[in-house]
Amino acid sequence: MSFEISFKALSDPARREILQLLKNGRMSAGKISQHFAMTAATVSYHLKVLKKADLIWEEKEKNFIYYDLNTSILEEIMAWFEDLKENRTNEKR
Amino acid sequence: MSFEISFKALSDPARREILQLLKNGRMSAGKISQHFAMTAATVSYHLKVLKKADLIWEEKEKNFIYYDLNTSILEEIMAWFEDLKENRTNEKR
DNA sequence: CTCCTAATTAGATAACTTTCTAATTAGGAT
DNA sequence: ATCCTAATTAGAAAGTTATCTAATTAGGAG
Repeated sequence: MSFEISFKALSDPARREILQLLKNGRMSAGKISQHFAMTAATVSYHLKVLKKADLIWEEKEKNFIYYDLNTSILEEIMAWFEDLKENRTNEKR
Repeated sequence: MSFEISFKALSDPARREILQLLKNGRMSAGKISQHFAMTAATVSYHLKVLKKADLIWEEKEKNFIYYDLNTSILEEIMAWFEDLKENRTNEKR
């Protein structure tokens, strides 16, 4: 896992919106595509970036590809924020 | 506050390192610069991006400019992650 | 085996980002 | 007033990213 790749992946609004779409369960690439004005090719590119960042994973089924959130990476990123905040909270010890 | 601008600001490793430097208190632009191989002008550019994202704020004092973390924005960003993770935890309700 | 549908990959282009050097601003000290 | 130090801004070059259209891959159905 690389913070560099994860944060870069999170920096695009379309990719964050994809993560939001997956909050309530897996969704096929085509269904995800329908939520956006951009082409399926562009959505596919964003899915690849999210996959490389381990923020999502895919399951192939028939000729569909389903994507789903990988919550364990979210935990690691949150820990980074916690650390930044915590040291600050203990400021006046 | 805009998630767009905050996440973009967080996507650069130098900028995340600046935030880490500020964990234990404010620091002048020059002192921050010393921690990096890049020029002061480049560091100044990164500070501007972080400031625009409200992740840091500045205090002018004599002819120094001190930067410090703005933890309230960190809270808001963490809430975004919490939301993403939470709906997933309740999956089997 | 041919056709359809789902999705990706390739290649090009435009837009945005990072970095540098050089110039500028501004406060304080002599 | 002049000079020094701290820091920023301007402008240019190089690198990276997002997007499109067109082509390709691959599974399933007839």
